[in-house]
Amino acid sequence: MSVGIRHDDLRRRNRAMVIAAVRRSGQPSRTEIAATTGLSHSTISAISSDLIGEGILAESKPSEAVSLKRGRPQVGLSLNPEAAAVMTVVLSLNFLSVTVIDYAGQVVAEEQRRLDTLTMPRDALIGECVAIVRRRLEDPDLDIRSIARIALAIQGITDTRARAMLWSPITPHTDIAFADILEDEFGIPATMENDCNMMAIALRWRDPQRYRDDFIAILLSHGIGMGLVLKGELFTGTHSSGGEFGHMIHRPNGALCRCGRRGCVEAYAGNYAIWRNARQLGEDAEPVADVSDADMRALATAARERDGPEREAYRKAGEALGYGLGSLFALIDPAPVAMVGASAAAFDLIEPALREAIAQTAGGQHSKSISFDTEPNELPLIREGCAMRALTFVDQEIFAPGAQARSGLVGKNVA
Amino acid sequence: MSVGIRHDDLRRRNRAMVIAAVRRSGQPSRTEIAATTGLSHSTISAISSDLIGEGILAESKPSEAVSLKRGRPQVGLSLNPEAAAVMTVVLSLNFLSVTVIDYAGQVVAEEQRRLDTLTMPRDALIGECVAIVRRRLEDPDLDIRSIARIALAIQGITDTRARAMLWSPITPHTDIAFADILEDEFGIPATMENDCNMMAIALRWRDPQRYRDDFIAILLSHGIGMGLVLKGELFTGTHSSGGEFGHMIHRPNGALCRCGRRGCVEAYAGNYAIWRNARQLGEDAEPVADVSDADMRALATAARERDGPEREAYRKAGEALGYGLGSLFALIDPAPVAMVGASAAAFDLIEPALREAIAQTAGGQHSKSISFDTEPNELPLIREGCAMRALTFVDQEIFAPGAQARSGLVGKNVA
DNA sequence: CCTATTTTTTCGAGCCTCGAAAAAATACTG
DNA sequence: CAGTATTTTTTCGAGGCTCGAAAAAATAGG
Repeated sequence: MSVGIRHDDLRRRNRAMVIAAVRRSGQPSRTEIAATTGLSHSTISAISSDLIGEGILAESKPSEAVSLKRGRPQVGLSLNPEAAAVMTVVLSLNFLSVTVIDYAGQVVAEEQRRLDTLTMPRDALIGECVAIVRRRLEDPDLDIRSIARIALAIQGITDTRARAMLWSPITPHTDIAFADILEDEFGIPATMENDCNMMAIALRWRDPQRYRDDFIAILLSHGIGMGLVLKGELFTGTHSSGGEFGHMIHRPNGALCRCGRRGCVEAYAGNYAIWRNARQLGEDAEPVADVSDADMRALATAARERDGPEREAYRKAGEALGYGLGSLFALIDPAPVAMVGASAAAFDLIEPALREAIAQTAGGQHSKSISFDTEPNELPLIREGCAMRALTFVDQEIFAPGAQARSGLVGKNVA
Repeated sequence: MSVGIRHDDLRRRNRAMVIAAVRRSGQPSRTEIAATTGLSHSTISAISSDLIGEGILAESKPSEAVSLKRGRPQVGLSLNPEAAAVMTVVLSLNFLSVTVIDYAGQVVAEEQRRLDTLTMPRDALIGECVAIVRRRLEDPDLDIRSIARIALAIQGITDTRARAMLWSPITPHTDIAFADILEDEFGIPATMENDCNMMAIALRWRDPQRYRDDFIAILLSHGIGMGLVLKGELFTGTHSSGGEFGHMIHRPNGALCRCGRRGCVEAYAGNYAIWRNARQLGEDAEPVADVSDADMRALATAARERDGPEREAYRKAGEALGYGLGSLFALIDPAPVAMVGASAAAFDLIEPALREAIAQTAGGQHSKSISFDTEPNELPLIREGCAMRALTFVDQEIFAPGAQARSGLVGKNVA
């Protein structure tokens, strides 16, 4: 149900807005914040004075470039790095990675670890995650008072409430409530996010010009994942993390997918599918558990050298991705696409067939204008996304607290 | 950019909330409104007193059922029918329909007209629309002071700003800015909406229990359209009205679609496609311009009687819809579906293959629990949706006016 | 008629934002 | 180097809004 706006919500929201403005712009002056938020100078002055007093913001020296102007120089506001810290935990195939980030977004500690996620028992997997977090928390070098929030990311499906992993390709176990487990263990609020959603968030922070209101991040890896931002908001499914682009149907009753079904986009474009086609094993061949990056690089090299099954395999991948994107674009209209992950390095092999396929679809009306970026390294992106997600939680829920839970459909209405 | 909340926004929003509460609930008392909005009794009292004074709301007799209780009886608040009026204009194949609706949502006048939309010149089509609106506005019987808003709906693609029809199957002409044309002609704010989106809005008003936050309305007609509500909000494309479900790709390089491309869902499930398959004309046969409802009924009858090409045609339609829905559900998670339009009357022929297909997809994991409603008559639904859309515009922009244009991403943030 | 109960209104207090004016801090000018 | 112009930031009073508490209103039951 819709919920009214109470008087005390006002300050809370405007506080959050000021913090957000500082996080976005680096070192905005009070005047700049007033301009971007539309609030009066007096209000910004009062709020920022509060925030500085609470140790959330700090004044920094005016930027030299501006000091050429006449008049009282602007005073930059910046985030106080010591105001809080957050932790990111990224769990991917055979790899666990943790970072500690200060309030200004700088990495202050990290730890990484190889594990055999595919064969580990459930308890061991959970235990490793808890242990690595504990080691970081107990690190005496860490002068950060306390971690305010933990953001986990994992490949696979998470629930809408960001509490649990429901299913993941990196482990046979399902329904692990990582967020609850870490919260119970350490008493620190935690969320469990989908890796591709974090990629999308990171892209937006990295390049807000390009990745503004509507864009798509596609992970080309062993499987195919997607993070989608529409109208400035992360798009998630209604029950789960959503956006299972890799399991849209490319060809009914087509190639065997890792998910057990047939004809999914992933069954043509995932690493195992490219591998299977390049080795001419047939579309019914059981997907292999993992293909090493080196093997994939060799495949790409072979495909670039001669017109053989390798090249055809990449062509098929491009076709599947193109038709999938075409169907997606039919629903949401075209948007910039970032191709992330090891196979993005082979995007030159994928792109021609992809563009040809997309041009055959309703969404591909302006296929020439659709642009693709590539970013072969997904892990840093996922980490950054987790960090920003955790930090904005702190911004909103800890430093601008209030009846957050009440925020229903304020201002939203279907008709 | 994010925008702060100013002090005067507060009252405006809470006013809008009270009006919305009354529109939803029929005759809520002040106490009920206070409960649903979370605002204090004093605030609700002050706001409703204003609204009554302005003639927007009116007090109505307390409902008898409640008067058995002790204590001061509740006074119901209702919308004052004379506060304003709106007009709906629905343009469909060979048919133009206009209604006038009072502020409480009751139809007070209507007019309908057959036209040959497929062959009419551009100017004639626009002229007919302007003329029918003018006749209604000049009707001396109409004691409504003035029409506050016009909502148009048309089959096809409209732009995101709801100003123009970009493309429609009912006419060869494109890019007609109906909203601007009517605004210029009559000085009344107008919007141009997609018909399926209006269906979705109407379903939500008709049955808020069932069609609450996430659901899908699919128009089974000559073409295939979709209206999608996600997280309580109408989903629209980023550039156009969006949700071109009918042009998701079912089979790459498959049957010829009315849009000129190949393999779209519509090329299997639209009336012309069912007709083409039932007549065994082949998938490359040029789509016919129109199939009469009588012909479609005959086809359905034949399909129910014997296992022939007619039954197979419906089976193929079901398969295409099932795989399409499956791909859609992969992106957004399953949701209730309403099948609307003449062919919804033949949904018994479509459903088995649809369910079988959807079960093959990632989105169909819980395919048994996905439920379908059918509603053969789309026109009343589209009209209702237009009416509610226009009325809520009046609620928000005329009766709770303010710096509406400023509302940026208030409270929204990607991370 | 009086009391209990429930709804609605009234009233003062407390915040919040705003605009205008003042204060602060710098560059330019002669 | 003092005075002036310019720009940023703070201060201060005014006006508005919501809230809680108390009062008023309206009814049923005894």
